[in-house]
Amino acid sequence: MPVTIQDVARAAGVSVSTVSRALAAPEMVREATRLHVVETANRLGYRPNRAARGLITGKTGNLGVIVPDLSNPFFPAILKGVQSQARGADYAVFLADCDENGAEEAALVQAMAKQVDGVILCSSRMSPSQLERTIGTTSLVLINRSVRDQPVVIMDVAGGMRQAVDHLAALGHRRIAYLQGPRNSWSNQQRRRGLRRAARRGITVNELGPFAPTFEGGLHAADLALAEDVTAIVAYNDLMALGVLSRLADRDVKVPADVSVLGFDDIPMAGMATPPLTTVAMQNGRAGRAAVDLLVSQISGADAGELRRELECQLIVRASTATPGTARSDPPHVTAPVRRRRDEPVAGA
Amino acid sequence: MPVTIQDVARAAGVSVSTVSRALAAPEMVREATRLHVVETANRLGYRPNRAARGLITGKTGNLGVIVPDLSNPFFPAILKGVQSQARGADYAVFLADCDENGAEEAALVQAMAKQVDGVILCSSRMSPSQLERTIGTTSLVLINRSVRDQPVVIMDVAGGMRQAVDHLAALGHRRIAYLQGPRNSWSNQQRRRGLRRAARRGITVNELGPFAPTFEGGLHAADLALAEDVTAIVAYNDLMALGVLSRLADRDVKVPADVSVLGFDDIPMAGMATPPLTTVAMQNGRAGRAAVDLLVSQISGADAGELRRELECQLIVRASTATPGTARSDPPHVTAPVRRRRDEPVAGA
DNA sequence: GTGAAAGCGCTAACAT
DNA sequence: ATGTTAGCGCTTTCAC
Repeated sequence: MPVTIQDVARAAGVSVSTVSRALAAPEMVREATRLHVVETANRLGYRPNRAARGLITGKTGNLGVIVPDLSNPFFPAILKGVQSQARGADYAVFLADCDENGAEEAALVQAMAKQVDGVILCSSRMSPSQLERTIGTTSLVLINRSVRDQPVVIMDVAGGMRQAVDHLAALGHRRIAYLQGPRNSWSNQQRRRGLRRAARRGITVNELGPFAPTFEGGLHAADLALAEDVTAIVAYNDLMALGVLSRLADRDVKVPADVSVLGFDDIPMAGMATPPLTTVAMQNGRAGRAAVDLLVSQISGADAGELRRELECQLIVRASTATPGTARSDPPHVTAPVRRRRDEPVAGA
Repeated sequence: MPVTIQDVARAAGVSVSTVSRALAAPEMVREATRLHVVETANRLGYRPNRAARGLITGKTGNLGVIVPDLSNPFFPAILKGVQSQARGADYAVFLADCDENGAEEAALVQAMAKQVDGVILCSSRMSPSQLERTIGTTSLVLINRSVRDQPVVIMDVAGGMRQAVDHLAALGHRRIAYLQGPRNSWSNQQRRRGLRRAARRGITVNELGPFAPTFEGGLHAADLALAEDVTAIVAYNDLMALGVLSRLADRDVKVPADVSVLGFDDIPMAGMATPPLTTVAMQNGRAGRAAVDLLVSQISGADAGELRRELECQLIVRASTATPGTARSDPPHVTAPVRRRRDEPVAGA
């Protein structure tokens, strides 16, 4: 039923090799022949079978992407970038969701390996040893995780945190709480250290958690943060930050008048939250595209090629954030309403 | 470099066919042989090349999914369902994003066709004729769109709208605005008609739009809705509804005291918006899984099999919705503050 | 410049 | 129950 190269050859009155060449190596056939073949192919609606081609060339023309969880709004943006860049490079993409499971992720790479030329791992959940074992199975590019001499696309978390601290410092904040995500997560370590190092003279960072990196985690974390003597809260990610905002609203704490809240990741819709959130935004779409670039160059370009692409983070201070507070002229020292709800002694402060 | 079936055969001291059988047809080889072969295969880390297998069997073991736009939070939930169900059935999945472009979508199906056993089209953007032409290329299952005798997974929009109207009627609402999405969208027609038909005696529906099915579209639509004499707004989707809520908040219109807002789709995070949104939720995860079921049965099961799976919608009335208003005892007739901002005559009311 | 033939990794007759 | 052979659709020597 499907049109094969044989069909085209027969219809065009040439051999299969000529058809193959006409389509793949234009300069190896006479122009007239090429035209005739191409015309015939189009007329019959011929589409080469890439699987068969891959069998002999060793290249499938496919890419694989594995994400920890599609319901995490963080990943679709990366996928979108991967998609568009892959299409541009004439690659099709396999997608898999490993359900936050490192072992499953490793298994998926194995399962994909034969059908793809390389795999992009987003925020890999593999343990270092699993990852080590997986490297070598196929070409690999990591997003949001750095390892050995493997090609990686990472975000300049340190830079982002520096921007965040500068921003908060300019608003007069001196004590910041960091709400941790999953303790052993590579991203959490990155962000935690980034923030700690960005803290300047006169600014202290209080690390709380770990918490679940979810809206609910934020709800929970907010109460603990309120118990601390801070005027700013930096959450592991935007999802948590939204939870924090929600809880703060319930407890009648004004944002940013009483407390500034910062998120990380810039998930879609974060800007729709009220009151608005300040976010250290990662460029997920660009990350996806960059990963495809690295992968493609690794696949084709011998052994050279870039190994590490670092994307800068952007501090997004949403419009109305500035409005309600009088932050600039009147730095938020309004810790009273925050602590008011806790009747514990001021110990530790 | 990769381990082939030849390698296993050699290592196990049997022929390739025996290896093939030992792995695929356990009952066709002696148990001892089978064990030996399987053990050898595992030891060498052999993984069959599915592309090569597909070349001869005609089955690839792959599924394709095409979505209009990955950045639309509506689709990842479907993808997640597809993923998990596909994995269970031992299928790998190709993903493509057609950027809301029907022609591109059709082209993607063609491009995938040879590498997959079937394709799932989510909210297809193809024109009827494009769709007609695409059918037959490969096995197809549609989600959120109904056509000919093609297998489809659809939502019981009519039922959902009935629930919505019942809900609003119980709260005392009599005049409802429907904010349309893209005019020619199949979903928009569905929802519009569903709502119109659900409207009972004494309840009128005011159709506005079309609007962009986005947060921004909602911002815009809200102002137009406020100019109408309605107490409830049903938006084409949750994204628009969030935009409406945001605009209403800016204009100091209280929800749901002054106006009730309903969305459709139940995108993740919709519940995090303040004030809370009432949503007619579609079961996207289940839809994805159902689509895989239909596709698999269509691929394997000759020509029989279910053709149409209809999933019920759920009305999600979020907890705090009830709190602020005194809706039950005091139906919202507070149209004054809504209209107050427009100084046009009451004409048309 | 073009055709004939070999073979990629695998399965499915067909032998034994 | 197992081995041998042909061939899936394609690219790529190798002849001509």
